[in-house]
Amino acid sequence: MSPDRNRRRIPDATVSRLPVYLRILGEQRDLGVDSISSDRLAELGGVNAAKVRKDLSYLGSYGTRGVGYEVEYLIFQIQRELGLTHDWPVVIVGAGNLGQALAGYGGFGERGFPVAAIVDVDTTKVGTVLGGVRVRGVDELPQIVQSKRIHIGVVATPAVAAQDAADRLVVAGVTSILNFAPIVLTVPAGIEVRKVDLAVELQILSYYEQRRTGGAAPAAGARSASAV
Amino acid sequence: MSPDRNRRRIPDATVSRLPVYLRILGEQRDLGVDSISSDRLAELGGVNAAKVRKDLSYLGSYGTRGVGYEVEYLIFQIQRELGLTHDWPVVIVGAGNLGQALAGYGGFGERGFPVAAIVDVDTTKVGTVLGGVRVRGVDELPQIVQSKRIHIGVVATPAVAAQDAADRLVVAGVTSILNFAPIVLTVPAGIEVRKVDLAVELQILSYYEQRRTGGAAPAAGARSASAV
DNA sequence: CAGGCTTTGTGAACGCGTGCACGAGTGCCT
DNA sequence: AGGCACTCGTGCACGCGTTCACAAAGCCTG
Repeated sequence: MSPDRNRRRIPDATVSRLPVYLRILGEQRDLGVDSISSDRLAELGGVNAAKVRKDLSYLGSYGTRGVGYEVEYLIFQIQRELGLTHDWPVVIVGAGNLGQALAGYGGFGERGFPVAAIVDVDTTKVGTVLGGVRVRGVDELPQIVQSKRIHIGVVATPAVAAQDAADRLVVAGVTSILNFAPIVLTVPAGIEVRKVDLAVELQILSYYEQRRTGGAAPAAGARSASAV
Repeated sequence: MSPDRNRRRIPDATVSRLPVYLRILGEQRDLGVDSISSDRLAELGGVNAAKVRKDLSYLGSYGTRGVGYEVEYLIFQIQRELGLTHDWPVVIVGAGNLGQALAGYGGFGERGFPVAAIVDVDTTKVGTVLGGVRVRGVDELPQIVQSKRIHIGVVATPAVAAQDAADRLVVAGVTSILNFAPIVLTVPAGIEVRKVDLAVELQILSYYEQRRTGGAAPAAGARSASAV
């Protein structure tokens, strides 16, 4: 199923950093900066300068030796590579707490991912308006996806409903899914899934925290010395 | 003093998978399963069986050859390793859209991370109640963190306020931060930070989506064919 | 216009994580 | 009791990503 990797393949690790560079570049542009070095970009992005240069080199040689990178031009190149030269409307499945927050969160639209629709199985929620978008029934999903040419779906349902939501998205024609439900989704080959699990992040922090304190309970007291 | 509480160091990649195993094991226990093989666990977790065994081997030899792992016991061991044998109360900074959703999202408390408090700089929000927790002023942060022995803070503010929020958390005594704001936080050494950037996840999906379709626009028109 | 300064782009070494393959231990069945 | 089927634990090789180090390339100054 892997037709020859189109043109230059960009390593996954790099792909996940490009959005970070992009944001920083946008901020710098807004501050009036029109040229930036890999050193500075690395500093702002919290990474290594060599990594920045290598990452950017996958896009092509867009820097100028002795000077740095032209901010405006680099922004364009990263956007082009990430496919952000146009908007990607998304559909959110699940109008619960999280779905509402995502719909109301302006960050999506600002960054090129306008919330084109929200659907929910709960008919009592249908018709209500969240973040300027009316909630529609889950049955309308295929029609919504088709008519608005949506490629990306967001699963914001409870865990038990997530697989069903994903199945419906796939059937409707969505090919990329961002999953907030704490389960592993099963999807056909060719469908890209990314997962954001809030509790997992906290559990990872817990591990390092627990390691630091030697496993003593925080609330239960019993910590001997100072916490630092 | 034993600052070097090192014992076995567990690779970061493994640490980030342990919560996934933990969740699956919990589900299986609830289904009445009391023994599970690495193969089955791998299948449910969407990973390789060898990886499961290697991951679990960092905790110790808790499996039984020819049989598998005892679910209940393994749950206990993972919880112990992750420091989940007790609750970790968290404080959320920012009572905006995202902060509200996080407070209302039951998943935190269920998984051992009860929202002990929410604070906001906006005094008009102080006093309102979100998810059963009253919003308090950001000035009260040090007192809240101390009295409730909070180690973990969640930054759910807009980007411009995030660094300030993080600074306040650190001053108040928090040592781990989960950051939802789309910026790179600068914190003193020894403070653990994890970042969740929703837009970045979508941008990564955009990349793979764009590659798949060859860069064709979904809603808007066609791009010029001059790639490279 | 030459020489020095700066910064990119990249070859190469290194380290970590992954996946294979297999020995070792365990339980079951005959 | 002995053999067989099963599954864990892990040594090892491989590949990807990170980092270093330096040559190439552009700018600036005198």
